[in-house]
Order: sequence, then C-alpha cells, then structure tokens
Amino acid sequence: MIENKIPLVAVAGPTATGKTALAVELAIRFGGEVVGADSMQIYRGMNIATAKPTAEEMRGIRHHLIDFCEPSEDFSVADYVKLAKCAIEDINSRKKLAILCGGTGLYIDSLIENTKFDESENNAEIRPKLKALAEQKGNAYLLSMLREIDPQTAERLHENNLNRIIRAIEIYQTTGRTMSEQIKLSRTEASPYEVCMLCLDYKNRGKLYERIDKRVDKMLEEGLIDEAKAFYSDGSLKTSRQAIGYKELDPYFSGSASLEACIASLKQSTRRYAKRQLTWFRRYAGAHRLYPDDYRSFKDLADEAERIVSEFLNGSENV
RNA sequence: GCCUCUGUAGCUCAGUUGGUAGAGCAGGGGACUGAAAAUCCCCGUGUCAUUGGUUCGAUUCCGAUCGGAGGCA
Repeated sequence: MIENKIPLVAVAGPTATGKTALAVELAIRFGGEVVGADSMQIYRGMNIATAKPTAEEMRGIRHHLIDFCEPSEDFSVADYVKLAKCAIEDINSRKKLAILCGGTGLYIDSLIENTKFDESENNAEIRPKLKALAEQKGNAYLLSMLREIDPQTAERLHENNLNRIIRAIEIYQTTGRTMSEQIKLSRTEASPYEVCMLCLDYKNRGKLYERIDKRVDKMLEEGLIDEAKAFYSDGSLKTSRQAIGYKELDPYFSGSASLEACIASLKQSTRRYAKRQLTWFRRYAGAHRLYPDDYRSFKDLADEAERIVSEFLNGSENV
C-alpha cells in the first residue's frame, strides 16, 4: 500500500440494500464518519422519497454531504467531488475513518478516480440554445456538429442521447477544449485515497425487488404523498425534480391517473433504477461483494464487513 | 346438460392460405466526466393446452379430452 494515501471505505450498492445501516455500523465500530454519495439526499426537505437517514438511523454518527442543499439549487458532480474531498480531508485530519456511502455511481467514481473537472462556470444559455437547435434541425444535425468539433466523442455517443451531445458541445464552447481532451486531462493525478470498496447486492434479484416494493409502501405510510405534493406545484425545481418518488405521483395530483397506478409506476421506476445502479457497481472488479441474503442477520453481515475493513486498515498500517 | 367463443413468451395479444412464430408491456445486459434517482443503446425458443387423425410435414385443418369466458336451459 502506498503511503500518504487516505484510507477510504466505500459502501455502495443499489437502493434498498441497507447501505445506510451498514455504513453507520462500520462508523461506530471503527470510529468513523459518513460521507454521503447520493445525488438526491443532498437536498433539504426531500426526506422520505430519498430515504435520507433519520437522526435515529444515524445513531450519533456525523454525516457529511447530506441535507445541505436547497432543492431549487443546481448541483453537479464537480461540486460534489470538491465538497467530498474537503469532507474526507477534514475527517482524516481528525484521525477518523471516512466512510463513503451512497448509490450515485458517477459521484463515487469521479471522487475515487480523483477526476479533475474544468474550472469554468456553467453558461446557462448554451444548453437551451442547443436544445432548440436540435428540435429545429434534428438530433443528427447536432451530432454532426459535434463530429466536427470532437469526432472521438461523437463516435461514442448515440444520436438519441441528446443530453450528452449537448454537453459535449457545451464543453467546447465554454472551455475551448473538446470533451475527449478534457477527459484526458481530468485523470492525470493519482487518487489521494486508498479505497476499500464494499458493494451490497442481493443474490436473488426478486428479493431485492420485493424489498423495494415494501420500502415504497413504507414511504407512503410515512407521508410520501404530502412530501411529493409540496414539490408538485413548485416550478423552480430543477435537478431535484428528477428524484424518484415525486414525478411518478404527478399524474395522481393532476387527476390523470389513479394513485394505485402511480404507486405501481413508482415501484417500477425504482426497480429500474436499482438495475442501472448494479450495472455501475459491477465495474469495480476489486470490490468486496456482500449479499445480505447470504447472512442470517444484519450482525453477521456487519461482522464480515468489519473483518474486511480491519484487514484493509491493517494492510495500510503495515506498509 | 346443450350451444358459441377461446387456450401462442412472465402478462396482453398478433400470426402462420399447412414448411415449428412476433409485437407491446414486464424482464435482462450495457454505456456513463458539470442534469446521473437523469440520459441513452442492445436483447424475443416459446412442449404455439393435451391427445389422436389427415398429410412428406400440423402450432395452423379435423376429432376427442382438459382449462377459461359468454349464452340458453
């Protein structure tokens, strides 16, 4: 293990696998603090839908990067990496163990790989302009535009993936660099972290989906509908509007679908989301895989996780 | 009990004038560098209910049996 690296434990996995509980348990056992890696739990007021840990669930463990952003604010990976790095440094300087916990693959990846984002500010006008252009002249036109700027990126993007095409053009227009150049530049510095990745998943996919369904039912009992209603009429929201749990209930509020139908679609969105998360986490070849359905109790699972983390920490000390 | 309709993918159904079949949804896999809980790409073998018959060949035609729906008693 390389010295001068900050040890970082990461608890990743799809929604409803028990990341929060495990991260908190490890924080208690090792004297750590949790750093959220969740693109939606950052927002204030979005508590039920995002399954944000309650004070009780936190069990006195300090949590960073959760519940600090207004839903009307924009937030991005670049912001996340900046803040998370600070938080981890801070935790480490106090001789505590940083435990990353969350399900947003892009955030985790960008942080761990020490991705350097461009310093330039977002230009609010570019995206709508490009979007309008695409509507006028078609996606193919935009893609061909990108092909002239950055053929390498154009090659790997599908014509239908407008968001990505727009962003790639935006990068060039704001920084003067192409996206492929930017990507190359972004991964030049080695990561300051030595990461112990724990990935949670259920061996039985059906079981995971059952848990998701149950969790949605629980959210409804806890008042998801009221929470969603508060966000329904708020047109100022941007990123936060994308959270699963609100948009699926819109048809109910507008009267165009039954509550029952909306709940079914909410469950389905969550299942698909979990599947996408799994795709993301499968890429981490060196991760320790933990399957809650392999253990008789949460304690057994936590014991195994503790064993893995201990080994990891001892390894780093022995260098 | 009789008559009619019906039985094809996990679900809803197409279809094959007889050469073993395909859509939607569900589901699965993948990509991912400033919206990422977003965005996007790829993936369809199933005793064509069972069983006999006709046929070179039946999921397709005919008969019987067993499900299901409706109608008449």
